[in-house]
Amino acid sequence: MPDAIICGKDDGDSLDHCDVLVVDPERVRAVRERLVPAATAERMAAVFKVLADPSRCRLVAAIIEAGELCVCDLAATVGMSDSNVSHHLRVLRAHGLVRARRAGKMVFYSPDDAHIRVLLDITREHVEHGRDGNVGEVEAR
Amino acid sequence: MPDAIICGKDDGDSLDHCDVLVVDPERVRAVRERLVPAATAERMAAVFKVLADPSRCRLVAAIIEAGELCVCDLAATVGMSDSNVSHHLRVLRAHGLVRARRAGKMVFYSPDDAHIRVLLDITREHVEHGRDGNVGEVEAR
DNA sequence: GTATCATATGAACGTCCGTTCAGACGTTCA
DNA sequence: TGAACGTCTGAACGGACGTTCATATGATAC
Repeated sequence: MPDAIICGKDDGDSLDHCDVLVVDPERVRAVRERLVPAATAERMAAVFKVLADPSRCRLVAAIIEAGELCVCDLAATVGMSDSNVSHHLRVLRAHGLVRARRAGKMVFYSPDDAHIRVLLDITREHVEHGRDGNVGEVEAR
Repeated sequence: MPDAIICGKDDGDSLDHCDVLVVDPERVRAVRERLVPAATAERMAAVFKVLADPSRCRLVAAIIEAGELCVCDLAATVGMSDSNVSHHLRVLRAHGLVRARRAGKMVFYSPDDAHIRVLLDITREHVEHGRDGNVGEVEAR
């Protein structure tokens, strides 16, 4: 998709057709320049999406906690089927969150990125003694 | 869903029916005790899910960058429709990431949590000069 | 070789979610 | 009051995603 078009020059009194109603065009331009690029945001969202699943959160946490764990033990730890765990591990590995080491017929997984541990820690602290808010409904005020 | 059942006592030579094949039951038990609870993982995943969208990532980043911004200026900044931005802001507000302040007929949004800024910073650094990995395909090795 | 185990893969189902469109709500100004 | 504006809401469409089941691959033991 094209990268957002602002047609209104400065003060928007000419509202013929393709205009975007802007209150403070000055600030908008300033923020847009310093804003994270769309491509970067896409990759950031991709990382968050990997962790946006309770099963994968626990899997990563378990791997970090254990240092190294095979698939079946991971499945037993988090209480999932081996197949399901394998699917998730594939995603985690594809995004460089975990690493795989083969030993005989079993495969051991270990953490592959220091950043992830920090992300999990901060978020855990956030949801534990931060007011995480009512997920279900909005207090629209 | 029930919280994962491990039926095999210790050494698993009795594989009659409901057993979970475990290689190292000792370690599994140890990790399970220290592992993040399922409920906590669910809330963590919920936070990640909020950020697991490029549009919301940019919206939050823009709000942090600007300090405070109204809906239409936000829409112009990230290049989205006002309606779409409003939908996303509803989600962000419901999870306590941003706060709303009404001024006349327009509503200004500002960041509402210090943790989020850290999450964004770490993740941005991660995807920028960290090897973010090939998202599309897995190097199955 | 066959059998068994550990892991990986593919298809299929149901569900969730982001976007768009049309319209409603609330506020300001004449 | 009525119009114009900023924002919000609801329905609906299309696509992405997590789980399950069945099956395939790869490796070890007999």
